[in-house]
Amino acid sequence: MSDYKTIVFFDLEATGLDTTVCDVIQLAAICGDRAYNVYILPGRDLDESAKRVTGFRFRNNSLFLDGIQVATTPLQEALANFITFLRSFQRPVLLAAHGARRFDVPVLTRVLKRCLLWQEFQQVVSGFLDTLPLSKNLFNNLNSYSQENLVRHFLGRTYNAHNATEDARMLQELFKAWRPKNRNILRCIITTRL
DNA sequence: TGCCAGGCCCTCTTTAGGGCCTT
Repeated sequence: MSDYKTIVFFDLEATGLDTTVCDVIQLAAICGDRAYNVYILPGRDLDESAKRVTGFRFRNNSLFLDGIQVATTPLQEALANFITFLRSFQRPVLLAAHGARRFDVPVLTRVLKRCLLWQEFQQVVSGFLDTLPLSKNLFNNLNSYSQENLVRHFLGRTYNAHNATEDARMLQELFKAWRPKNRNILRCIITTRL
């Protein structure tokens, strides 16, 4: 089992795939039994593909998930609370997400800087871990490295993919099952000194 | 349904193209 310090698994749902313009609509994280989850009102409508994949809808200035309205938190407050959650681990944590380099890191970095919270965030996060290249480094013979397929392959189950809470929880389960060594983890870390 | 973006990786490559992966 990895003895890497504290790893918090997280996931974002957003209005689309363009990391330069999309808005975050859900931010979830988990470390052991401690979890964080928040819904955020977007400033733009979701792309059709994002609607189909996530089940979120933006109507009448409200956010709905699978047809049910969810309570939202202003972005600034959601991010500040996320930092407070991360700070509660007492030491800088490693933030892990699947495909972090391509999607989660650029989006999270952009909104944190826009809210003038990037420096505060850097004090509680030592770096990001991208579990996509980690999975490819650990297992070189799989047909697909999507998180949904990895969960099916290693955990033998299907789940509610593209809900940030479930994605973060399943990523933590995958990591436990993989038991990666520190040298494997270190190869897939992204610095926060951006 | 697929496109939408784009970095990464692979190969029938490198004077390039296509698929994966994230929402």
